[in-house]
Amino acid sequence: MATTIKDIARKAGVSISTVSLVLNRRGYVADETRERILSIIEEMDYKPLHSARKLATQKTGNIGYILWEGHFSEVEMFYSQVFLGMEYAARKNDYYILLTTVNDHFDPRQDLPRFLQYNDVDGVALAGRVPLDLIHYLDKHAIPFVLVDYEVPGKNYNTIKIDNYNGAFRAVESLIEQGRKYISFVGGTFIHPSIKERYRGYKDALEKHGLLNNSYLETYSYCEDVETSRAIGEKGIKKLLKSRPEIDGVFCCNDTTALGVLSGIQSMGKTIPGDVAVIGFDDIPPAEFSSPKLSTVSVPKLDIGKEAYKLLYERIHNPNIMPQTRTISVDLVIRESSQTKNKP
Amino acid sequence: MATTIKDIARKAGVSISTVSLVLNRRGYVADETRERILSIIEEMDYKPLHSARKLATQKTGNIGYILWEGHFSEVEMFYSQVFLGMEYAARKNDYYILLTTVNDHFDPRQDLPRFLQYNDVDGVALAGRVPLDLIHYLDKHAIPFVLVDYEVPGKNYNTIKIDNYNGAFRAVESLIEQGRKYISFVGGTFIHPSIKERYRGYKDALEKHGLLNNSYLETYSYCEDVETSRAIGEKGIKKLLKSRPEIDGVFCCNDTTALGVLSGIQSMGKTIPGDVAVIGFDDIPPAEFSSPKLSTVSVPKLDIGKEAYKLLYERIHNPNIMPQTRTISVDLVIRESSQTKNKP
DNA sequence: CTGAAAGCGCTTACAG
DNA sequence: CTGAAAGCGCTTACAG
Repeated sequence: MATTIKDIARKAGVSISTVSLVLNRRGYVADETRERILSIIEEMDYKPLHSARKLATQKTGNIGYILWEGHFSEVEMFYSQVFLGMEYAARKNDYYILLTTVNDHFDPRQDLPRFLQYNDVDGVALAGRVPLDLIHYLDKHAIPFVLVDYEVPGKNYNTIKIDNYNGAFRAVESLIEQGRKYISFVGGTFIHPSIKERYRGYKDALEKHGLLNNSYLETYSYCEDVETSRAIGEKGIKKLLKSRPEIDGVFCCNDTTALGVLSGIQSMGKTIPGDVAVIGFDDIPPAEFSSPKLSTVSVPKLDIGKEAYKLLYERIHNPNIMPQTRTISVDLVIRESSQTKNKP
Repeated sequence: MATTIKDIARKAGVSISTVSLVLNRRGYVADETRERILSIIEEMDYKPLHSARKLATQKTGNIGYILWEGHFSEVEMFYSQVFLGMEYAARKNDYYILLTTVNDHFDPRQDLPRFLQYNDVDGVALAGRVPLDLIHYLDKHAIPFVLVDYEVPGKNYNTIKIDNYNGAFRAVESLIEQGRKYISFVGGTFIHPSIKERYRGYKDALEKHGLLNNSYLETYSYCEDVETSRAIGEKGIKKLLKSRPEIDGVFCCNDTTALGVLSGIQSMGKTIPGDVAVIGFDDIPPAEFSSPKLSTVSVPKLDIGKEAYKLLYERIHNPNIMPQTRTISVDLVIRESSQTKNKP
């Protein structure tokens, strides 16, 4: 019923091989023949059937996108945007992105995403923190994959990184330039390498400006070894503010935390940015709608997705290239929550 | 390299036809033979290759999920959750859900999602408001589809609806029972049928309790003919409150709007729920983290996804069934923003 | 209850 | 530059 390569061949008076050749832009076909075939394809609105092509080429045409379930279900819009970036990029090559989630108690024998079980993807993007066993599985089975915003210490995998260090450094420096002296860090678990890097940027900026005396870090940081949330932000800053009312700036490990910090500060009767300035990281959509609007380090999520796709694509079509890391740069966006101290 | 049906057949000493029969649980196969084949399949960890199976059966094994781009990029977590529900359900039948977006200026000749161009899906779920031309395309090409949280007046398509009317009715009734007398409606465009229904529920609840005098609706409602956002919520309630300071309750067309309403009320120096109570609709994640925590009508997003999948699945495997509408019921969740008036 | 054979719609050496 | 043929890994009538 749907038109097939045979219909095209018949109508063009050539063999299906020839049609296939022009379809795949390979081999030599007389210009005149090619034109004729092309116009017939156009005219009959012929589209090659994917499953047939896949069977013949032994490629799947699919790329998997695996996300820890918590990241998808929660307020976290971050990785959905990254996904969207991949989807955009994949359109050009007619790849499909299959999105699925894994959860914490991951057992490769039980919980393997079905597209992995059925060998139904040519490669996989892993978004954020994912189970190590999953990474090992991919590694062992030589399935091309790329880590997005995550890394495994001591291992050299294909990865897309965010420039966490410099983003954090610049954010904290801007607080210092505004005249802030007592700058807190509020964050979640350091299992996530991004958070660790942001903390490092925070520390180094303080050091560069000579603020980092003996017990600064212990005094002004609040980190809890759990996933980030508004809740820990709110809790953290309240605790800090109670013992250290002189705090006049906060750099948060991400926007989710920062949103909690905002409420925390306000609930203690302090003004933002009058009394204390706040900067987050990520630039998730709610950051624009908070009150005051959140200053943050903006991460180009769509670009990350695109880059992840590109790297994966190259890797799939050239399995011999060495694993590489690409770093995506970020931008400091000053909104309302971190204006200069003297003009609130 | 990967093990195929031939390997299994050889090892079991049968033909590939027989293996195929047990794989598909059809036809008669001697129990003893079946057992043997099954255990060999297990042992060799054999998985049939999807593309081969698809070629043979002329099915794609894919379902499309189409979302208006705005809904995906914005704060809107709603339809991502619905997607997740579909994905969960699809795992059981080894269907893949292909998620893509369309945008506003949709031209079926240009902007058709690639899985539609290539006939690569057995059916499609349309989430929320989508271009009419897209619906017409699917209808014309007899591609099974289901509308999720959307409907086309005068047309009888497969659809999953939210019980918007009753949810709204109950929410408003709860405000009335708390002693609220001047209850506003703040909302966005009525192009979205859900919002229209919620408004109807609001109106009927007022009427039932005899509150609906002549100009109540004109006086206390604020609706703007745009997509909902925090911004319109904030703007709307401020405007209403300025002319009508007696307002003591607000029912919002959704949580996004309600979040803006919360800020609006607070920025005018009024307390929630002391001075005015607020109820939203949807129960998106941020509703739990606002201050005060938002009372809302909770919509089971994962269930909606599951139900959409089921309906689509049935429709695909039995094209003759009549289009049907399934309504998902909702739950009123009272949190902090709508406590009783006398005990704030 | 089971096997031989045709077919699904492509691609890709291999001849010519 | 082009065609005939084999093959990708399955399913499905059809015999037996």
